[in-house]
Amino acid sequence: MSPTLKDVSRLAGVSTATVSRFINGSHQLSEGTALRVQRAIDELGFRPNSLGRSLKTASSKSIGVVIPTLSNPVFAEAVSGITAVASDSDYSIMVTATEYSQDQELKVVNSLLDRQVDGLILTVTNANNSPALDMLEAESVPYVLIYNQATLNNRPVVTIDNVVAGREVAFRLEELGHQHFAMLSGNLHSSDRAAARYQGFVQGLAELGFDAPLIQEIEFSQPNTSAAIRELFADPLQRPTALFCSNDLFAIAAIGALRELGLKVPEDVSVVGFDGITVGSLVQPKLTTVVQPSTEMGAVAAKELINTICGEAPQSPLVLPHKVREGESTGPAGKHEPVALQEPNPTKFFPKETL
Amino acid sequence: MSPTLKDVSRLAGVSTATVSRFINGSHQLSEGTALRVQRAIDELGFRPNSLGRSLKTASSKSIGVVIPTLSNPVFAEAVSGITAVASDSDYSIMVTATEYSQDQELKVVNSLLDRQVDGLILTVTNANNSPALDMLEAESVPYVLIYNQATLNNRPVVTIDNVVAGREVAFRLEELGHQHFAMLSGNLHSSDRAAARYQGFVQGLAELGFDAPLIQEIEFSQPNTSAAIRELFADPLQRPTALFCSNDLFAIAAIGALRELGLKVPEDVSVVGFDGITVGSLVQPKLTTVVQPSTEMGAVAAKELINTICGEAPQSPLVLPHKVREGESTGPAGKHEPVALQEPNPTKFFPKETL
DNA sequence: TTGTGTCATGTAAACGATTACATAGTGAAA
DNA sequence: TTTCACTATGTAATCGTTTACATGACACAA
Repeated sequence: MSPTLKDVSRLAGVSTATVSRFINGSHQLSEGTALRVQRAIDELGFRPNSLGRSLKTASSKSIGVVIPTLSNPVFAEAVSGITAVASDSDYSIMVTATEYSQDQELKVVNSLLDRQVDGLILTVTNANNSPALDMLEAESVPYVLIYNQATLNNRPVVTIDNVVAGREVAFRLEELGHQHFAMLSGNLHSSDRAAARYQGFVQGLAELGFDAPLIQEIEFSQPNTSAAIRELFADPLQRPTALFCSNDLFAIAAIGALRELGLKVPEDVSVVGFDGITVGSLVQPKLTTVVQPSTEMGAVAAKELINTICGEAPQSPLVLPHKVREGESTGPAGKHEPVALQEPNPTKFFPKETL
Repeated sequence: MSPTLKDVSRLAGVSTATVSRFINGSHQLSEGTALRVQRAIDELGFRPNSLGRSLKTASSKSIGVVIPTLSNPVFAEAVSGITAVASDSDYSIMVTATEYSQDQELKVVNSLLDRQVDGLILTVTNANNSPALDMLEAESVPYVLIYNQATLNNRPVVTIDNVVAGREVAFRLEELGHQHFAMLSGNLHSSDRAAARYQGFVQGLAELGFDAPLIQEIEFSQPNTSAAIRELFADPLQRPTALFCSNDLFAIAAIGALRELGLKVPEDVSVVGFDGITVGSLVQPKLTTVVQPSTEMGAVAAKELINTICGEAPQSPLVLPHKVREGESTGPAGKHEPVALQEPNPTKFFPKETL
């Protein structure tokens, strides 16, 4: 067994209280005692048991993180931001992924509460209707949402404005001369973000005088991107020239699927992603996308949460700025002449450099 | 304050022992008592405090995970595998990233031990020389390595054979007719995996009668891929036609950098990655790569660790199978006629007319 | 001298659970 | 009836800390 406070106190010839004071940096210790305690600690290799401490102080110094998945780097990035801030304040984090399932949300939140986390940072399916959040409210456990669309009921959240971003995408694509739009989105009811982005896109298009775009929803977990793309681009007379994807992973997959159909990006179809994950700017063509400040979002949320845990009033909702990063996957609308699908393209174009 | 066992026992009119027995599913309870206890629990919304339990049982039911970074999806995947197995056995995980720093390794391991994790799963810089591992051995805390190259001193590890894999890449490229090889690798002393892959590559090439390849090492955290690639492909007479990258992220970036130099993949240069991350098969061209069973690796490691925690003897080292996934980033060696490199940044060069 | 304030330290009661041991009640075997 | 085995439950110690309160020593002022 590892040595305890008691062992140390015995060896140093003092009481446990004195050792505890030493560990916690009380300056009410005589030099001699401090020295003896330090020696005893070193000799035994004593390491304070944080369970005992947490039990007594009723603070575990740990925070739970609940995200849809670690497979999407956008969430991994946020976790990095959280970790950085948390470990500065000596908090540990417990990460769990829900794979976009509401049942899982409730389960993991329960499990984290059992574990006595001091607070949670989470991205839920739908911030306006979430049993998990209701439970947190009921038990008045501090929490902060990230990524979720800022909600009506004023829940603490650090996010961007997905609706505005979606709208901007519409305007940007229209500027490039596009007139036929489509959206490839994760299940709208599995993600309030996706829904908000779609809503903004529709709204923007409406303002510009266009009908709602074609939309295909795919599963987050097992997305059948090829099928969805084939569906969207099936009708040669109504073929979109601009495709907005609800996240970068989908966008990258979509570009591949379009290529398989013999459609070139951006010559035949412009593609816009969402998130701004790192690989997006590594792939060819470089992805045009709406960049979220993921690391910052995580960091800010962690600060917010820790403040709340410490009893300060939360500042949120906090809306961070996003920006559109121009890549090579978008370009001016072509003449939109129907191209037969599946046909190999003999001529090779290089993507136009954006200025 | 949330209700405790005592509150429940009081409300149910029984002793705390009885409530505890009920919670832990002892079958020595009369039906009537069980019912009353259940009602009391429901009425109070009682949630057992796992700190108290852990303190008493000396088992926190949590495991620490230490990986270089969450930014590389390969590690995120492993974490998913770990999570799945862990939560099945009711373990929570605490994830920390070291950003490839040995100092950080020691720090986070210390912090996790303070937190009384029952064991750890980690990927360290160098499994043969790791203060963090030494500390774990010294305190005889159960742990399992993943990704790390199986070590001489027989540490518990679940991994693939990086040397063999590197060798296979050499053979595969030679089969395609390549004769000039290069390697783009993360800092060899920051990653025993990278070192092993390089070693295998060199070994394979030697067996085939080739000299050691050109190599450029880059930082994991702030990799300057473009510069490294420019360096490797600078000499028109010695220009490689085959490039092996120590991970997929580097490979994807390398393909972009090559393109900026006016070199086409796979026509001018074949590129092979390592890891088998999902995006690798989404990008264009699809990446040829050595696929590690990351999720499985995490899962197996978690099982191993939990077994060890439960007192069973570990099975490791365990070497899982890898496989080479043929993509579109490799092809037969071209005629290898020197192509003038394109200046990546056109604004730096004055047009010929002005010279 | 006595009183008072400060300082360094000790004593012991928590925190919320688990569990060895004790006990009382029951029914059946002797 | 006594005894025994069992079952259902209670009592109380314990896990490793923290911390309110108590204590004793000392210095200094009155």
